[in-house]
Amino acid sequence: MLTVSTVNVNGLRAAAKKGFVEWLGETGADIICMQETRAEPEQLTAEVREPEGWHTNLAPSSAKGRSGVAIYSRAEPQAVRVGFGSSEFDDSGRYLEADFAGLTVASLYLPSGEVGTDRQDEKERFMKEFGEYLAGLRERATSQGREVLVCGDWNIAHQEADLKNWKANRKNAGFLPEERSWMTDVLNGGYVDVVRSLHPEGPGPYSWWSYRGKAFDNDSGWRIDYHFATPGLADRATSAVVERAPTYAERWSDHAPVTVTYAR
Amino acid sequence: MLTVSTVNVNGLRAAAKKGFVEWLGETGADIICMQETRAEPEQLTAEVREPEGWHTNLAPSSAKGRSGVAIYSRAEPQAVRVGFGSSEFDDSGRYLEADFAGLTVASLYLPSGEVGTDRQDEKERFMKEFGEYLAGLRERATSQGREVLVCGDWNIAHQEADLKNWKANRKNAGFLPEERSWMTDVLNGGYVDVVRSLHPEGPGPYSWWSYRGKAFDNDSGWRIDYHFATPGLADRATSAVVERAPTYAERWSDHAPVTVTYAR
DNA sequence: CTTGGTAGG
DNA sequence: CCTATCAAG
Repeated sequence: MLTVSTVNVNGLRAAAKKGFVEWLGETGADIICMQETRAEPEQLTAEVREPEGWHTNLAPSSAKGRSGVAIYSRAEPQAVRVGFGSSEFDDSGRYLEADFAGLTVASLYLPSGEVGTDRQDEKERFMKEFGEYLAGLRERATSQGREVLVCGDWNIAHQEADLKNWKANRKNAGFLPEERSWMTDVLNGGYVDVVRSLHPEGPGPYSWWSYRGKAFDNDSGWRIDYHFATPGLADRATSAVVERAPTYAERWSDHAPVTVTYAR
Repeated sequence: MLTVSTVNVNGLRAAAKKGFVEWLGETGADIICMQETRAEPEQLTAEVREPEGWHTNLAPSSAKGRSGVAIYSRAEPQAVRVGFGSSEFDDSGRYLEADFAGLTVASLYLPSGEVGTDRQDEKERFMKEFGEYLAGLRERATSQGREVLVCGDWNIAHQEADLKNWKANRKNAGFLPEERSWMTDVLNGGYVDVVRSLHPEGPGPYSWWSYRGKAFDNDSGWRIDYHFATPGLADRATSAVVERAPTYAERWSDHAPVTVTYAR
């Protein structure tokens, strides 16, 4: 059994003060993919930087306080790689890969974008480049008998069931037709949306609720945090849960951990 | 009887959330001079912007979130003037005057400075220009049978008794020889340091304690908030108190109100 | 250590 | 609404 969690922590330092440390102590996960750590390793306290029983690998952004991904694992990875071979994005704290026995796990933080801004252009450039990388990654892995699991915050809701208010969001970044069809292409290229595969019925489960307004209390969420796995691994998924906090006050991020257990 | 308080609120919005509103409701002051309001009037809630029973006059800085002075009074001022005729400083939220019957009250926020920086040069320019203004103000007022009271954060400790650790601060902004002698010149020009006059024995009473370290708990403070009054008014001062909060947690600013009662 | 602005989400 | 950086104090 292998349990993998992915969670956008929205600032690891802030999360640590609000309950992340307790969650880390109690989780049954073997591997945790984090996004938006928003910190240099040196800025973290020891209990977050080097928690007992964990191997930690962090890929901060070259822009201080922005983005940043990490992979924490109980077993030591055989290898770790930062970035996906992109001159534009490799130092932006958006992609980190770790190899374990027969399995490559990645932590992804796809740019969030906003229609009509430079950041949407950036998101599109990332999607194009990263989509090509994903295809190659799957091919190499498959030919080596290795499975691939790309976890993270993709900042795209794929289908209507993946966000509470899809009609109002058809022209908003995160649910644009071109973003959705890009994600369809990724899936058609040999990846499985593990949570949706185990829970074919929507709506949800959502993994992100805006801090604005009453989004959390109204469960006005989006499912933008995914496990995308090669089919051999996806077939071994036995359970998937979104660890939504019971109350607003108990949250330590605007995202909830998405946790999947895979049979060995 | 006329009671006048002066207090650097260190952000009126922050202070309002921490106890300023309660203090305003309980104070016996007739006039309050404030410094570092750090807000546009429109950014304030109604209970702070227009508290019942008060006439409020604010002089924000043209630089958002910086400086800003105000005068709140139970009686409506006969006239209010922003600035002291300085092209450099009049829109910087550092000086506001209000006329009452036979009395001009001013709220001053003198630049704070730091040795070896541009901001110390700015402080020195302000001191020079403002010192000349003060002399003229006193002359005009006296010739009209009017008293003057300049309250505020002068960002200078005058004498050794005016700060806890004067020896260590002889080369620091706020206790430099040139700043101290400038203040002596102001006093020799016809103003009285009212609190020191009522409390000739130091050390203290301090009116500011840094948020850094344990300054408040150790009473490692500075007396930099003053009532400078023309002699006729200073002679009528009957009591002076610094309203130091009982505990760190009860503070709503790093400064405490300096409150003086004047006989009629 | 604290405030408020600002960028980013 | 929340997390950061930054300038200022």
